Amino acid sequence: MGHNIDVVKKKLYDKDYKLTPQRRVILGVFAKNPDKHLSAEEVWGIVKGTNPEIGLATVYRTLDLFAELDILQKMDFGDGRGRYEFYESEVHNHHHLICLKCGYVSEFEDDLLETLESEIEKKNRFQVVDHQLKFYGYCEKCRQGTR
Amino acid sequence: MGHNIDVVKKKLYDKDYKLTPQRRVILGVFAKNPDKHLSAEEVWGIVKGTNPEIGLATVYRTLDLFAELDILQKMDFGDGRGRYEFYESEVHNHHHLICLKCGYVSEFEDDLLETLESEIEKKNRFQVVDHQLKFYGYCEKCRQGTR
DNA sequence: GTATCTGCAAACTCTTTGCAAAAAC
DNA sequence: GTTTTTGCAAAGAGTTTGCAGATAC
Repeated sequence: MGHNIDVVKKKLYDKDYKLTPQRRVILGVFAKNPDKHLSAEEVWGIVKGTNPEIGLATVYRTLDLFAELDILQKMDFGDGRGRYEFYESEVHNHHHLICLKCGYVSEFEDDLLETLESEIEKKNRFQVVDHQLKFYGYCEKCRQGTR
Repeated sequence: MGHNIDVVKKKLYDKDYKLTPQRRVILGVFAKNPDKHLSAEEVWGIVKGTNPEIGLATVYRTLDLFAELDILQKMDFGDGRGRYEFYESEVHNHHHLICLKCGYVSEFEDDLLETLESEIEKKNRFQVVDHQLKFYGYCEKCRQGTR
């Protein structure tokens, strides 16, 4: 997996950051919600259940830090807020399906884009380091009118 | 092409919207900047050259309206502001290369994703209506240190 | 003429920042 | 002890909204 507590600790300590209780709690939120794409406000909402003293600014700062250290990956689904999930080095082959009705985000795997990247590097003289692929449409529940 | 003035007029009038001078001017900005991906503030900056009386709120409202009518397409490159370009029905096969250093956005064409979409519909029971593909990396100028 | 549209300023949402107190090592 | 981190409140960026006056048809 790559995102257990010791790996996180190492990533932090390597750059002289500390593993504070707040950071531990925020990390726990993602561990307990592995398939969600949480915004700062959502993380804060969950955190406040057990730790009401933690401030929203701390959540923002922690998410920023974790993204910088490749512990989390920041994403943008065009709804005006940043969203986060555990960083996966295989994120290249992990894309998002975004429901236009209920906003639910699911994932799917594919490695089709590898070939496309090398083509771009040649044709467009552009060095690709990452990509993002999103599909917009309607999830099963919304198509059935259940959501 | 599909985005000449008469087509725009029809799209507006069909829904009882008017083609006001302000809307005409904003449309003109896109006509004169066909390969750019302008933000509201950027459009306003250009508009103010000839029409300093036009307010930023009008620009926002017009861009919103044009996006709703498929005259423009709203995009999000993750820099915290909406960006717009002429809507193309072939937008499906038109993707973006975003330079991580200078922010320059270029485009490239590809229709590889058609097959992927039908695969998703089957595998994930998700009805795809649109997609967005972005590649992040370094443009030629930034790789040479010219930018 | 009347419904739509505009410009302005104020409000709103999400995010960042300054600062003094608290905590980590 | 010193440096990092936190919580709070205030500031910031981008966008939206309410409203009275102006404009398109």
